Amino acid sequence: MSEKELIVVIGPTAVGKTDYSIALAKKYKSPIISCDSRQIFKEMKIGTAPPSPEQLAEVKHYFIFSHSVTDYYTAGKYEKEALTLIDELFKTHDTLVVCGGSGLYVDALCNGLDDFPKTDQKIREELTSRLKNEGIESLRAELKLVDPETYEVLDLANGQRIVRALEVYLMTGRKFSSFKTDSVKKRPFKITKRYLLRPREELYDRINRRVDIMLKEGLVDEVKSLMPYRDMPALRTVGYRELFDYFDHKISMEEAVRLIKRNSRRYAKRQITWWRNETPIFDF
RNA sequence: GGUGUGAUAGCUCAGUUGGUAGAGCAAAGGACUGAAAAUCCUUGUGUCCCUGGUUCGAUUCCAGGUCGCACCA
Repeated sequence: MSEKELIVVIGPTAVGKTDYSIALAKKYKSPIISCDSRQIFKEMKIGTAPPSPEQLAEVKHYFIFSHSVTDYYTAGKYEKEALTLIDELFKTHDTLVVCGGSGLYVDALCNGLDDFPKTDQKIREELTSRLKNEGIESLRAELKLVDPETYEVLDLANGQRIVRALEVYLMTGRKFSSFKTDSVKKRPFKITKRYLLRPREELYDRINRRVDIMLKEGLVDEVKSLMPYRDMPALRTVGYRELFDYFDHKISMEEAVRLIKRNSRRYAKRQITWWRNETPIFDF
């Protein structure tokens, strides 16, 4: 029996992962398992730069348009669902292609998350409103009291992290730190990463041009249709929030477009930081 | 051609009564365990147009040059 291999294509937004993955999938007669926290939503078809209808017809894709923005999707759910799918697909394939843009999701799939409890939306909402009303210092003090270990290592300027740590404690009565193991879960298949990268200037140019294309394809209408769901985590996304601000008359269309381009560039930069220890492939 | 005005960070500009300079925007680096396209932290990047002069010291003052802009011919 030959060893099963998962080829994980990673790289910043607009680098060209989609085209590369499709070529790879054809070569190995594999479907594509998407690992992207936003292309997963069926209501977001333009602003997330998913594969085109033609590409979707060419190669079977999983986790593209498979969930709804009305759901609270998470990295933990993805790890579980993707592993189940992969186990099933390896029964008929030796090589599978993953196309990943979300660093945390890629890590969840490849290395596994520790067994933290999944989020309780009610507790999260309470903590988030406390953060807003009482200020970060109040939550910080509480964390120091209930979980000094986490308090020592956490980024205490990051409200979202403090909320999460407290949320875990409130849900389980156990410290956030007690769930962390730093261990990597062993997967029953070989994992090979392909980190696609381009010179910064070229990448930024592709990002800027792609935003213009999205606008021509009807991004503004798409965002307008999603106004009812704007408070869902799925819609806290580059390309959508800026246009919500435009619809609120907070900024002009020109400014919204400028910010979408800038924020996409910054997103790409964060992805590059996430993968900075990977070996990049420039020639692909 | 003449007169005036400008030339400082990638861009737009401020400033230095002479002691090698700082805002905004853009950008760079980093963190990351169920919100992750999220969230958070750090950083000023410079032949102050060129060449002389004055001066202990010139990006700043003076002269000439170059380029831009405006007006007059």
